Amino acid sequence: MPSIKEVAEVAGVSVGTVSHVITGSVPVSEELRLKVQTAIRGLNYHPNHVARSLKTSKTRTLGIIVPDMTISFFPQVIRGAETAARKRGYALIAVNSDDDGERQKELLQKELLSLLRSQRVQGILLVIAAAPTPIGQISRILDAEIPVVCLDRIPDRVPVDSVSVDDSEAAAIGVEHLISMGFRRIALVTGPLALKNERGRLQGYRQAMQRAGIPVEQSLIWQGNLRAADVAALCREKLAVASARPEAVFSTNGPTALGVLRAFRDCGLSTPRDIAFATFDELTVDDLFFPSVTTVVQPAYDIGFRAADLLLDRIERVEGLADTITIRLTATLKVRDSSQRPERALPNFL
Amino acid sequence: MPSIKEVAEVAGVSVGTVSHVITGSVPVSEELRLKVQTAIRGLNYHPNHVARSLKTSKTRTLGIIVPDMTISFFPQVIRGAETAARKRGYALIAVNSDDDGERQKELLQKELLSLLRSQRVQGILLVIAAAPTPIGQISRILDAEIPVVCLDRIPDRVPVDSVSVDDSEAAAIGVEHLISMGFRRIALVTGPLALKNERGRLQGYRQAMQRAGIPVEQSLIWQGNLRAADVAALCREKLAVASARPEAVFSTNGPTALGVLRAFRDCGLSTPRDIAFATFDELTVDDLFFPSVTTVVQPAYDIGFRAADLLLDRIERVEGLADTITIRLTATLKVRDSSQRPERALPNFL
DNA sequence: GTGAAAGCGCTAACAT
DNA sequence: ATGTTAGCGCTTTCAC
Repeated sequence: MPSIKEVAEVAGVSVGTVSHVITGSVPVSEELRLKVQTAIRGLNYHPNHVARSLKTSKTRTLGIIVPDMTISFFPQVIRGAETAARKRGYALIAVNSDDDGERQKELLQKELLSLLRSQRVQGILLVIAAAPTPIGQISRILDAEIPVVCLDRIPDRVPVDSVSVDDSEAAAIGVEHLISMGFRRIALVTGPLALKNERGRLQGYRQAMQRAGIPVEQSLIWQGNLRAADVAALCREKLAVASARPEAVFSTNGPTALGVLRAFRDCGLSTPRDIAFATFDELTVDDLFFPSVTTVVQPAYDIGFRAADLLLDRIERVEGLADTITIRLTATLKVRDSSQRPERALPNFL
Repeated sequence: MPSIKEVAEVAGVSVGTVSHVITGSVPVSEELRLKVQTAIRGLNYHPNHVARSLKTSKTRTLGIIVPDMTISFFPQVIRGAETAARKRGYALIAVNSDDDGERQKELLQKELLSLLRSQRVQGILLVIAAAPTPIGQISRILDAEIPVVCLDRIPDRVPVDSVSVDDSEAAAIGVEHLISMGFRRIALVTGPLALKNERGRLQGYRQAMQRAGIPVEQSLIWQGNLRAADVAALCREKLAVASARPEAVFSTNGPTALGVLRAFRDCGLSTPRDIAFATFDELTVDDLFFPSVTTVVQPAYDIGFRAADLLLDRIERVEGLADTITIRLTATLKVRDSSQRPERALPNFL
């Protein structure tokens, strides 16, 4: 690959001049600029970004760490971030933090951070792993003085920029929809309430119920975890007594939703004929359900876009930014079949 | 961020020695190595990959260009490629070639190539865009003497390494399944036969039918395109006459499948009660169908993994490789509801 | 086994 | 407006 030197030779100018026309930082006469541009095209010259980065100590590259980009939410986030980054002349390196079978999760996290550090990314978009010490991870990066924006999962007591959906509002949207469909005995199935997100969603449920004047029954709040099998077992138990059965169920995340649906099936319950259902978070391709499931969808692309934009503001030291910026976006309701009134249940396929 | 020089100072050795312990290319005494390692940890030093790349002109970075990573097939491919790359110490930059609304497709392609060239990626995994001149793109890269492996979509008359599914076999698997379910009048809905892949799948259909001794009726081969709406219109027309209606339909790609399913609905046909259905390629999250759709699934992760591995073989000049390597992987059948016998159609939901 | 030094390709400060 | 040059952080030859 040709270097700037060769371009200079071919154009009959100095390397400085070539650099000047490339960066545009210093004016160059029409005549020489033309010569240089011709030489560039003739040689099929592409500026060596590596050398430039070394010189300027600016790689114009961002990193994004997601648990698993085969989970449909994340590619959208990445795409949003990539678009925002490219708009401002930055590239994006995406890496998966979930174990691919070999490494310890903790170890892998460190490796990835180290990788991105070595690559000299100028900022990191981070979806913290559901690992033991997320706080440790983050403060380690913050220590390195490389800007970080957290998305989706927000660490509990670390002051860090973040972009995510408004959990409380999102859950409320879902529950309010169920209420508007005429259901009153609505059960909530949550993941571990140790997670901030989950607590937020629980709060949204409470608010929606209270706003509708429906008393919140503690017996209808079922705390599960993120493993579908466990949740299914929990729900089977709760659903066993027909008389105590809720009219509708709202679940606060994808894996939990799968557990609930499995329990419905195991109990011989059909949706929405026997029980209505809605959930926070889109389900994955691998689980094609019918009736289609009413879902509170996160604005994944926007989350990525806004996060990258904020990160770049930090990197480029945009003036007048608050110390810690927290962006909360609004989720959208996708009404599908599972939350319909029983009498409106589709009688046929497709 | 500390540099190798600071490490050397702290450790009381020369930068050369530090470099030697880092790369391991030159033996260093136990004593000094320990000192160096201590200094590295103490300073939280991370080797500057940018500088190393400049010196060695090896970035240990691969690029992958996919049309749109929010299409579920591609994240899996990328993940496979990332895993293979990381196993051999390489990083991966993924970029989307589909227009995000602003740029011309052709232009964007060039930009991306230019971007990756500037980043000095050592090899490119390429899913060619369904653009006018894929051949132009590729030969331009090949000219630059940077190794390329094509995946998924293989250009027609360019000698280039490639990894993809065996289209003919994949289609045959799907059609044979329908035959094994007892259907004989099986229609085929294809995308544009200008595409090599589509022609391969047509061939697979023919073979499967012939092997089963079923005469291929030209009137049951419906050539559509990649837009669901068009395909739906085509199929509505074909399905209008009940007497001429096939017992089953196989479609050769995702968008086409959506068109077919839409036509079924429009014609009041239920699957599998009125007509059986199977397709090549998994459908996306956004289209939650019931009955669930029998699908011939591509080994997406493996395609990515194998492609990256092959690319790295090229980059590292592994001996004894053929001039052009063509890897064809086998697809898998996922039998779901849409291809069942009518009498076995599920009578209830979920 | 260890260190000194050249140089990868570029930018930017400086000299002209 | 143009050219010259130091130096970004590292690897690697080559002395020692």
